[in-house]
Amino acid sequence: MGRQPCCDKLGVKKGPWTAEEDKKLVTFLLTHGHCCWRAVPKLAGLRRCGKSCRLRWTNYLRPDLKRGLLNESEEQLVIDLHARLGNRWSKIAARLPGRTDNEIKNHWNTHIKKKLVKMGIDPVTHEPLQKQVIITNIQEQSPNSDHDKHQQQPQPSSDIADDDHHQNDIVPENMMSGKNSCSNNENSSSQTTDLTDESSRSILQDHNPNSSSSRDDDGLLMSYMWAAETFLEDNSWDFLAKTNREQYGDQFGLLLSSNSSSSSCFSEEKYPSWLMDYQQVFGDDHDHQDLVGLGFNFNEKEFINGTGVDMEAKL
DNA sequence: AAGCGTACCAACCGCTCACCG
DNA sequence: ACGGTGAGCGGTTGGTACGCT
Repeated sequence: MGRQPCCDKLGVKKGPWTAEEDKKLVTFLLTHGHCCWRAVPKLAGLRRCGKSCRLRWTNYLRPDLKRGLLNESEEQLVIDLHARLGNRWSKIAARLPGRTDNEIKNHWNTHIKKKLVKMGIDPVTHEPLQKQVIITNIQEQSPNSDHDKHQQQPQPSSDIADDDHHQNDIVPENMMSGKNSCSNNENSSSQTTDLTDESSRSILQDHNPNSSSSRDDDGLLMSYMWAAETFLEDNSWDFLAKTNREQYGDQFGLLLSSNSSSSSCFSEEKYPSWLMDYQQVFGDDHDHQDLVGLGFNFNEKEFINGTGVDMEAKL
């Protein structure tokens, strides 16, 4: 017996989401939370599969999302975490408040990878590329070695990758000690010959333990992240169903503040005004922040009216 | 202005994991 | 212990925007 499809393929819409669909989904989730994703599209009046709804919400509509490109500190952190965790985007994303795994994955593939290559660092192994050539040559001389497997992907140390109860272990040693990670990158700086790109130079500088330019930023970011981590990891965004503001409200206030500060990156061409308004509501108005603790103390009617969605007609 | 190539990112697909009966 | 189900994750694809010729 084969596996059931995640949704009824017939009559299920695919492709880009329309503003109308977004409104429906947001309004529904903010009002009811989600019990099970499979039921969400039906209840919200959407012709989408539950999986698609979940993805849309997590990657785009969630109120605690930051917008815009990753800044240098975040980028650096992604590099460090990737060196330790490999392509475990969700784990990496869990340590960058307001960023999604998809966003980080895309940013890695489109920006960071290239920068690292340009810097002479293998983005897969985080080893200097020249060193890789030597290793490859050695391996060719001893074909029985299984070392090559380990070269393909940075091996997450088991205590890191598989045990979230030891999250402190994940902190790159050098971060905890105030140094930067990717120890081998120290070598890379002397080996890298093509550093024409300004941003590459900047990252390279960050990797240099003698450079203090980004260390303070990282330290701040890290301390902020560790403070918020428990919340981010354990409660992710089940917050919709939670009612205890004491437990979640303050942390969210923090996250939301960072949203509003990054709102200058928003472009209304890209993000419809109703969505920006809704993000603004979360970011600026403390009364409305109860919304995210979801005591639903917010003025629901006002919100719904703001989106122009007729909930009564729908539900 | 048109055609082409490239970059970017939202969304999909299929697999794995966790949970429950 | 086992099978079914839903959720989550990571890889991949496809559409769009943009720059160059």
